[in-house]
Amino acid sequence: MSVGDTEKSTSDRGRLDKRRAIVEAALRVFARVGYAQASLDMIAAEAGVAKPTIYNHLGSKENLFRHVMTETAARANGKTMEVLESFPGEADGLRPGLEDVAGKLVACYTDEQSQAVRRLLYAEAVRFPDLFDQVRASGPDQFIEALAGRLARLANAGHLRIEDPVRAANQFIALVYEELPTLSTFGSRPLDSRDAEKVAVAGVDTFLRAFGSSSGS
Amino acid sequence: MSVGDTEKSTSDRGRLDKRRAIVEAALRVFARVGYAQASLDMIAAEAGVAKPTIYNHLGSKENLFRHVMTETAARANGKTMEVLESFPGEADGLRPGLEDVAGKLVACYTDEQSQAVRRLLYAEAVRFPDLFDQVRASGPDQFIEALAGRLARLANAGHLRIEDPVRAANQFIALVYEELPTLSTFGSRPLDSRDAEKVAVAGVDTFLRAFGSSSGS
DNA sequence: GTGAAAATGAACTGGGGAGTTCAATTACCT
DNA sequence: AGGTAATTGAACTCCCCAGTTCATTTTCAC
Repeated sequence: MSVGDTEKSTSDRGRLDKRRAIVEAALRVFARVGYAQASLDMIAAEAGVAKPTIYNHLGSKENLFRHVMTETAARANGKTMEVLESFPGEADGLRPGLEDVAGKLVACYTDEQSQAVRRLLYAEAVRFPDLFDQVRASGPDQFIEALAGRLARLANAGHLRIEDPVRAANQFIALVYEELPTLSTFGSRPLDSRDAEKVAVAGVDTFLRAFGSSSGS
Repeated sequence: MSVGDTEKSTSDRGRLDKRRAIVEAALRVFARVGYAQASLDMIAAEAGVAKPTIYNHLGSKENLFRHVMTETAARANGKTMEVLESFPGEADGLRPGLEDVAGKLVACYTDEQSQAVRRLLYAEAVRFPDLFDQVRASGPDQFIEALAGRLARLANAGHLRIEDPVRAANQFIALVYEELPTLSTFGSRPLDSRDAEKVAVAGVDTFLRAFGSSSGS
């Protein structure tokens, strides 16, 4: 009725990309309060959208959650895979190359949206076990395979001493991520980026102590 | 009214250890369906107890959850700390000693109750951040310190080459647990114990490749 | 046995959220 | 400008659950 009451009363009505706004807002709300505590009214308010619009676009709360998780995970996974393009292929600058990759991987891992998705997936693994599997198969599993391939290439060229590339890949990420989850209370607490960097460098150091040939140290 | 209707209608009424039954049942129910989905009626039924009895003993759902988490975590943590008593102190049999410890740690980590608590803590880290901190401070943090002490002793005696014992301890458990969380879908799926054993042995192998002195390999 | 303490079940309250409906409004297309 | 489809807000229904109450029954101590 009145003029200056609300901030967006009669402005952005049309269809536009309400859908994207809904999905983004839903991720923020889910990340903030969790799946069960999130109400569709919250999400609607956060998206600047009416509640029925959500149902028009995405049907149900469960469906909305699935869309949010798979979409965001796919985006985060794409960024992680891109990191491998700068993976060192030669012994020349192997250590700094690995440190660079490790740093970028930590950055991907600690990305706000990435952490939010991971935390939500773990939190709701009981309610949505299939979703957990789906995201992992299209994300981490593929990434480990790709990383194992890169490591195997280095090993074949004599720059690393590796028998089982998949295991080495798993150990690489285990060392690089190390205690990141606990450091950040599993993503619910901000993380000092310098701490993360130190952890990554130390992880690469240990990895090279274990798998490096003479030229790499 | 009738005689054979229910199975425990007029049997175990007295006080006994209803409280323990409640806590144990609550852990099972929470682990099965999560905090939000768990209703006090479910827990009461699982414990073979009336709903008001739960309130008599533990007050509220939140309070019950906190008790269940801290008690179970303390028990699991105690078992984990016990493992360190068999930690090798001499270079003699260092590798098998570490493999033994690693195997026992994996067993503790993959213990059903331990996994359930961890999963619930992660899942509810948003709702109960203080609980997360409390359990971690009284558990993993202490354990890492103790493990670092053991490693430092071995390093001092010249059996390992370690500069930063706390970091080495973190990396040891990172290597030993490796991808256990994802292997078991974060505890919501049973885990093949032979797989776990292989991961532990491989972790020790990599650890010794990185930190072992000549005598230990 | 007897009486106090604890447990029971069943019913009730209050709150909150998912999902739906609908008439009125608004934006986009031609 | 006119028509169609999407959006909106608000109210509404239905269901579930936390927490409480109370009269009744059971257990244990003495």
